[in-house]
Amino acid sequence: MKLPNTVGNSVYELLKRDIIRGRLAPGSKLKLDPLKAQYAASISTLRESLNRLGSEGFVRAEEQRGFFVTEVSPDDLREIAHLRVLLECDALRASIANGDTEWEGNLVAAHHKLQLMEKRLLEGDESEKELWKRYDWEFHLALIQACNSQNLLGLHTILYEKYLRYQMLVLTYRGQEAVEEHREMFEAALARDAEAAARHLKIHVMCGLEHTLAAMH
Amino acid sequence: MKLPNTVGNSVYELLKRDIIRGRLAPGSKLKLDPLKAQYAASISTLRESLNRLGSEGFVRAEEQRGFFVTEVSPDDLREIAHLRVLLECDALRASIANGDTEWEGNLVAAHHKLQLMEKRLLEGDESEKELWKRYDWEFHLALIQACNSQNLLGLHTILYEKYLRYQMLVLTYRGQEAVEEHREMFEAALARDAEAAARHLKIHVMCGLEHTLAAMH
DNA sequence: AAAATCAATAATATCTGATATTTTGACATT
DNA sequence: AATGTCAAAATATCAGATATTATTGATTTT
Repeated sequence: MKLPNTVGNSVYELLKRDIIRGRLAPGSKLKLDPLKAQYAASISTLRESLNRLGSEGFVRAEEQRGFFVTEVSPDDLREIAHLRVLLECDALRASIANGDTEWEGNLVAAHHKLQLMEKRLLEGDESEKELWKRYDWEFHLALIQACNSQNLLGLHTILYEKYLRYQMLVLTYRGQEAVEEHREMFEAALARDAEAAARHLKIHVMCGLEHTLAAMH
Repeated sequence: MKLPNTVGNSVYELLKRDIIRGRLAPGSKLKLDPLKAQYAASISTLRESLNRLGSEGFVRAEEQRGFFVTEVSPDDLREIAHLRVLLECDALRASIANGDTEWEGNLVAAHHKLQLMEKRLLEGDESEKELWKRYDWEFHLALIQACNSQNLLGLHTILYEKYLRYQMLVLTYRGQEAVEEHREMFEAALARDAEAAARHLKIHVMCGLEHTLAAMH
């Protein structure tokens, strides 16, 4: 969880963050000289980070033509949502099967924080959307944390981030519905009802997908 | 399908190949100076490739301590096999639902080539194991090619390669059983029986897993 | 002898600057 | 409008320099 000690790591994190937040627009060219100034790193270091992001699909590297922010499209979003459901439901089932008291504790805490934040958002306080997204992530992560597969958690993280980028791009969110989906997942998970939890998770992601697709017009 | 035009790409391909084939042993240190000589590339270019491989999980990058070939373990192999089943079965179902005549044609061709090669292997001609593995890959790819998700195909490729590394490390394979599993998948796919095809695929991967785990002793 | 200390060595992370090659964009020609 | 030409811009790659961090081996301490 602590990465940005080295210059390369922090440039990587910053670039990824700027892509996800939409500060670097989909499709835009990532010219090395300007980036060098923007991110205060040498070309070599920048290229290392861009190569990492290329492997993960946030950046597209085109032979001899440099780097571009990966484009967005409704189809790509559908693919990502579908994969997220596939992986996250599987991880959720495993997590519910394996989770111990520690897992339950973290889950209760994560849901509590998220739910408090959602209450404030519904009351109109949009000042902390950044924090809200972090709590959303921590809740979803807490749900699947006990799945016992580093490989699965790693893939899921990237999919979550890609999905998140689309949400950030349309800048609109769903409010009450999503709050209740979170609660239903939470309760089903605590009750160790894996099928119900997975069902609610699927609904949660799919409704988010429709909402985002609609906002993309 | 044609990548190694630039030095960086071909170093990346070579390194990955050497890791998968076990020529670079799991856990071994990837010192930059020796690599520089071995792969005839500058340190900057090498580091770019190593960063890509790090993102994909073939290499582990440790802060301030350089790069290492990712370790292997039975648990890691189990995770990878499980994920491969999850993704490849999903892709197979979608592919069977979407596949057109073109898809069928490629599938028939791929299975034919694989099956010819397997016959020769069973007769004791082990001279072309390299080619056999390519045909195996092309067959599995042909099965899921029509799944209509670049994201899914991309993730699957990496999982297949990781799984392959374990098979190469134990250097022993299954023969007749695997041949029949391939045939059953093939026939079910052509008959558009998605459930049967997925079932056989799952068996295929899981039996391969047990076989490899046993050989790891 | 085991553990701790510390200097010498090795290796990494990073940056700068140089070169060859390729792409891009402007301009001219057809 | 399509094509061809050419200079400017950008990328890919490399070598070499520096600062920082790790590793190793010798020396001292317990």
